[in-house]
Amino acid sequence: MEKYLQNQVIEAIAVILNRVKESGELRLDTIPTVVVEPPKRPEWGDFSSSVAMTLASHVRQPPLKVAELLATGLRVQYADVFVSVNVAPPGFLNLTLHPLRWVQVLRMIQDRGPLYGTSNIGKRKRILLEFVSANPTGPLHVGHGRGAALGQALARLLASVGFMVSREFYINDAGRQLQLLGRSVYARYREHWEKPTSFPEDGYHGDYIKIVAESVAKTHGPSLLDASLDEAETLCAQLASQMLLDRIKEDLATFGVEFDSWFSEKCLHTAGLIQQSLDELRQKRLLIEENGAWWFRSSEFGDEKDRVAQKQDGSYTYLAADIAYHRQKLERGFDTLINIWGADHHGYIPRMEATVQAFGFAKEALRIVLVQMVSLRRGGQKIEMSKRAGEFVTLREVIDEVGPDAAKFFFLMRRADTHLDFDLELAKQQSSDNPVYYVQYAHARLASLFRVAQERQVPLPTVQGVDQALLIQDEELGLIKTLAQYPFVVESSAMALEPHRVTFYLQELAAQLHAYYNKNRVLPSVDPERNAGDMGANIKSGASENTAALSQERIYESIPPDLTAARLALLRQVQTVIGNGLAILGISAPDKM
RNA sequence: GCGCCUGUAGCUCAGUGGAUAGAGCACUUGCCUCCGGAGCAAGGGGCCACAGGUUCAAAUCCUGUCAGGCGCACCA
Repeated sequence: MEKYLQNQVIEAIAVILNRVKESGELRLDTIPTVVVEPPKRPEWGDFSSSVAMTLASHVRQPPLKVAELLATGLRVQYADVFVSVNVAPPGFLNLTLHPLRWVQVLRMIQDRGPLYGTSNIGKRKRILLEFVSANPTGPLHVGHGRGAALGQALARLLASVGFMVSREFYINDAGRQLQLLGRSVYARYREHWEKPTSFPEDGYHGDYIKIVAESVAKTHGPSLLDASLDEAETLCAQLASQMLLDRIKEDLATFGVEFDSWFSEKCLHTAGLIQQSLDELRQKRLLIEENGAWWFRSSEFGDEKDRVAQKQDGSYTYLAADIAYHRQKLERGFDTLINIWGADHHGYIPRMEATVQAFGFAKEALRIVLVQMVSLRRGGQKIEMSKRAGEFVTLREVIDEVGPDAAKFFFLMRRADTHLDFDLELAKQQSSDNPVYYVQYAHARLASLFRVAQERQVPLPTVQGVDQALLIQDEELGLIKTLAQYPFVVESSAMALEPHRVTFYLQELAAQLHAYYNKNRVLPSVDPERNAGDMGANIKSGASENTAALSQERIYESIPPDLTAARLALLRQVQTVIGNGLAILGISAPDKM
């Protein structure tokens, strides 16, 4: 595969570094990793490197001198690559490529299409990405939505840089919460049959519990009233959790979030995996008895204190199940486990890191992404939610109101570890205020351009088939440079587990596209007289003040066929990249809106 | 009390140790006889919470202080 321009530049610098090392001009033990990036200001060149400054102290020479040494080498050996190699204080190496080099980028996008931006830096290592994992005790709320959007984007990101990603939903279908669900539903069930009942103090209060209870009443009639309390509640818990899980699956499907596996906590118990895991820890003396309870010695691995895994009464804590679950995940052969958790679970991290290490894996085998809370707003007004009273805005309601695309985009607009203000009013708006439409519109606008081109029988050329000189004028070059950055955005975004970088990139690219498109006509005018292109050629309305005749009526730019061809070829690649980026976020790239 | 996250423009937020800190919204002023105006151009707005330190170089790393959020169970 052809190398990215940026990497070609890095290699060139490395070659020169190697040469000055061999020649003894710089006393280097090893060649350092060369960092090259586009500078903040375009006038500084296409790429900048700070390598001379990081090197300066090692070789005991002033940075400017080191930079100058490298610059000289680059000028001589890579005269065909760079138009200019400059040194700027305090020691920056500023490089400008020969403009024609940039055409490579367009060719690569054209060749790779939807694969542009993918790579194999993940080396097919296996990742288990666990996210959402909501208790089947109620519908998904907005917070789960953020986790879901983040998870699916992360899965695509990691897959696109060459990891083998498996997406898993851990179902908490055992334990106290489920018991509470059963009791809550059974209480409502009794109310349905007008039997005396007291609603559990810490039970689930949401209206959906009544709906579930009604449904149980319908399918089972009054038969549960005769059963023992324990039996009835267990059955209610089972029926309710199944119904609620189905509902969760439905909501996720509507949201466009898929999983490869659904892992049931219950099966950890029934398969004896918890017992097994604890036995193994006991053997390693990492599980010890004290005051009748069994303690996991997580403090051995940096947790602030040890934690109970098996209670005095012999029952397991939630931690025990999680220990077994994580051991089981590691034993399935994954190289890395990634968990997406709500930020309120952060205190739990040291425990799980200890677990991973207790079973002989590196601490780094587990990466946890914390997701901060979402506050919903409606036109600036905060929507209060109370879990206690069962009043919270569900993910379903949000999707129904703003649509899955806008919801995903908004969830992915912010870094995961900052609070998110989600304005429903804004997300719903179909205007430039709404960043989702802004990006999607860029894609649709280009699709429309190509539709019209086809209607008018303007041929759609390949990058190779157009006059390259027309592709590399300032404005075009600006777009191309942004397109060239895309693979690096994907890569850094994936490695940092931060999909929001892609979101920002897309807004930037869309803005650049809109600006370009607004300024530059692509297709020739339909009116042949307008396109005659005599003296009025290339003069636009704004520049016509000095000519009385021209100020009266707008003069249209005439577009020669080769310019149309070049611009079409360029814009096709822009459309591809916008499409690829949206695909990673799991957002549709419409041809019409 | 201890721990984690966050303090950047009026608001919501970007900003992989690098050069003169950015975007959107809001506000002001302009731009459609043509490829989608769901668009574009221009303008004002900053002690990067504060104080020290590390470094050739700090919004970014370290320490402390202050402010906000969230956790600190033999709950899940």
